[in-house]
Amino acid sequence: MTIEKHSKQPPSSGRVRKKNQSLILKAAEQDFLEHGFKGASIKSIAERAGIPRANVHYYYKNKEAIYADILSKILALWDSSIIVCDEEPAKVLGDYIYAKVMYSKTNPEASRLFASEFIHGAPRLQAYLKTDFKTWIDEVKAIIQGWIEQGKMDAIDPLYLLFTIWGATQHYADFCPQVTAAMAKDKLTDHDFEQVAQTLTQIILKGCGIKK
Amino acid sequence: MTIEKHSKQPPSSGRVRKKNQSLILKAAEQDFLEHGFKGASIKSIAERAGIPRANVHYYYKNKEAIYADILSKILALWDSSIIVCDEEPAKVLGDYIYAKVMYSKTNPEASRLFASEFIHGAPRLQAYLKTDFKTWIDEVKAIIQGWIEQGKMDAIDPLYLLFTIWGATQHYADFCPQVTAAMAKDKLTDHDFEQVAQTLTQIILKGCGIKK
DNA sequence: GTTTATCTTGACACATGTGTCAACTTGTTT
DNA sequence: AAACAAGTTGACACATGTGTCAAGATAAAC
Repeated sequence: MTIEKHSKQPPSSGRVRKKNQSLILKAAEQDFLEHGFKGASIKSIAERAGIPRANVHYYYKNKEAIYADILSKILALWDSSIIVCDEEPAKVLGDYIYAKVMYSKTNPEASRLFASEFIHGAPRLQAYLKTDFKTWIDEVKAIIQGWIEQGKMDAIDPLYLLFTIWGATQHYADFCPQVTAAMAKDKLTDHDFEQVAQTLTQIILKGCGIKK
Repeated sequence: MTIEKHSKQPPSSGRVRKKNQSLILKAAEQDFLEHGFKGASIKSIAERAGIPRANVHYYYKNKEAIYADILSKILALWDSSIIVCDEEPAKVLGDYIYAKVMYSKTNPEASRLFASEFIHGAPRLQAYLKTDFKTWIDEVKAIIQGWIEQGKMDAIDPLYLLFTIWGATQHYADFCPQVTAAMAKDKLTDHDFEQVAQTLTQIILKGCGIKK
């Protein structure tokens, strides 16, 4: 996916530009989160951002362009939380789970937007899934497979392990209203998230037969 | 939430009625799944169902009414997969995980619609979350707490355990495009789902210190 | 301080979606 | 087969959303 700017896109410059684009993106993220891609409207985004609709069109050709810009920023962030090898499984997976839980805490909007995209069929992520994502997956699969062959953990399909970690961690961002209802709280505290990370790490490491 | 029918709602009768409502609901579910609540339109639903728009309005007052009907049916199904006590933890949790995985396989649309509702803030589920859901949660929490006190499993917060099971199982329905991309398949087979259930059960039971 | 690029905005033409109604057709009941 | 209930439909009035443009305001560069 390419980041499409308005056709009259200037070479560089911009301070006003930067400020306004940031206003638009923040407003748009909210609108996409509340109403989904199709349900969001430039009208509503402009109102949230506090600028006239025609001005939004000056910076972004259309809704697709705004969405692409937001999505590409989320993908960049997502990719950066990579498993590093050369360490023991307990350390690597523990760190990864911790990072994922903290991502749910710090970037719930990004997590939910990402989830929304998949739920609605991921029409805008096909390219990503077949390139960067697939490469990443294959690398990680090989690392985990290596651990199994070295007897460092039980024979568990690496993909199922990854899906379990993703599902369990993202749940706290994506299903937030359900989680808070179950816990009878308005909002999870920092301490809650630490507990989540610790509990999940415990279940998964022990469940995979990984010794600390 | 109440199921609102058209104001001229007849006492009973209906064969034509049943057939058409079913057509509308099926078409609407697809449209809601693709575009979210706000993004779906009665126009598009009518076209999918192959009937004129005015006819949809004859059966349902508006989009809200259609959505409420669909959601209430999903909630009824959801509630029915309940943990039964008086059994050993390994059996109860194993069965529950299996049921949840099979639900993701058999009713992916329902799972995704439910997820979509939470992601967009669950505006239409507040009542449910505070009543039926909360009651169910508190019962299950007590059962698991009991197991911990009897030394049948490790001391793990029952809620975190439930969230882990939900997140891990629903992931296969909600993030289907991501899962199939990672597995380099078009679609998961029955055998894949059996494997998922088995692996997940293994990880979670062992991870919670539950003996078979 | 004038010029030039950047930004702002109301207004217009068009597209999509909504809810209702009255006239009509089809089922159902007796 | 007559009578009434249920279902069907095109058309209308209205609401919301889109993309573009031309004229004017503001900022940047010289």
